[in-house]
Amino acid sequence: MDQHAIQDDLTRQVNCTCFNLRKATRAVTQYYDRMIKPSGLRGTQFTLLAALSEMKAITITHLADFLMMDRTTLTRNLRPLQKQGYIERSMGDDQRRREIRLTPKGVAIYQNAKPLWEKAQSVLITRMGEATLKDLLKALSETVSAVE
Amino acid sequence: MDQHAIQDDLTRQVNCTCFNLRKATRAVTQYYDRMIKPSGLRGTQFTLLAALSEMKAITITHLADFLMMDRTTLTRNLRPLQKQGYIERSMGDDQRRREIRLTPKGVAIYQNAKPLWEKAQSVLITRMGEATLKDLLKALSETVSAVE
DNA sequence: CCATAATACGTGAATATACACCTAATTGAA
DNA sequence: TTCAATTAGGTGTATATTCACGTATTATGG
Repeated sequence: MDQHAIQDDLTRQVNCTCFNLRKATRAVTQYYDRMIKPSGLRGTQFTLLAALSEMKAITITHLADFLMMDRTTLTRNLRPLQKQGYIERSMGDDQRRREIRLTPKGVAIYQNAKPLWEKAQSVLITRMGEATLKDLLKALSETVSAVE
Repeated sequence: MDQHAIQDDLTRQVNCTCFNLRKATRAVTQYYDRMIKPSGLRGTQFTLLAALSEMKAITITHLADFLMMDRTTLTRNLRPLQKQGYIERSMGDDQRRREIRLTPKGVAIYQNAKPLWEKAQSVLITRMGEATLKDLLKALSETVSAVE
């Protein structure tokens, strides 16, 4: 390959949707994790507790659908939360279903972490601007639609 | 909490930058992985080979800086590539440095996978539109700046 | 020259992700 | 009613990610 072809490769690679998304996600995840760390939670764990706090009880499959997450990923992400006693599982009427809900301890830590998440979110919005956030969410939504 | 507060929580949570970024990254990563799978590579592995194909030899730390990736993450991501014989490592002049470069086998699989990546990229751009891609990359860039 | 700081890198431990495959319970059609 | 298809869920295996910590090498100031 000559230099022009190499340069073309580099340019295209730098614009790779997957690479850029992963890069941004790494940076933003680290930011949220730092901000929420005093609560003892990860950003991803906060997301799960927040979702569960909006619902009485829900099955793994339904929660995975709601969060657009692979079911088996969710199963494993719930493990640390169960180990810490933040959630509990029980059989549903249908013996195939496992219902998940927050424990009082889980509600407490969620309430404890919420201000930290609020702060993380508001600081980020201040820094990037509301317009950019709006653009980002719109672009992300359209991107997800494009790969489905 | 009353119903209004719950609704507020849900609305804010749904707009969480971290959650939405992670969600989109999951979807896009799965898409690229599906498209590139015939080559035997993951999308992330293709990215590493592509970066290495642009350079003669590079240290772990420098490559991690270039890709804006944690150094220890990169160390571990390089392992499967080395196990497959796609890259090789050698001591630099400075005995602390380990230099990484593509092997001929690595060049070959990269060339083999490149059309698959090109296809994945072009199909995605067709579906989402060039304007949306441009918006996405701009928003991602501004977001990364905001958390640094 | 030598002690110390800085640099380069690896490992342990934990979470995050997902595909392929398996089991158990329920449903539904012959 | 019975048995095959569907549904709900877990496990094995592999990669991806990062923080805290440790080791080895080089650079540097006194």
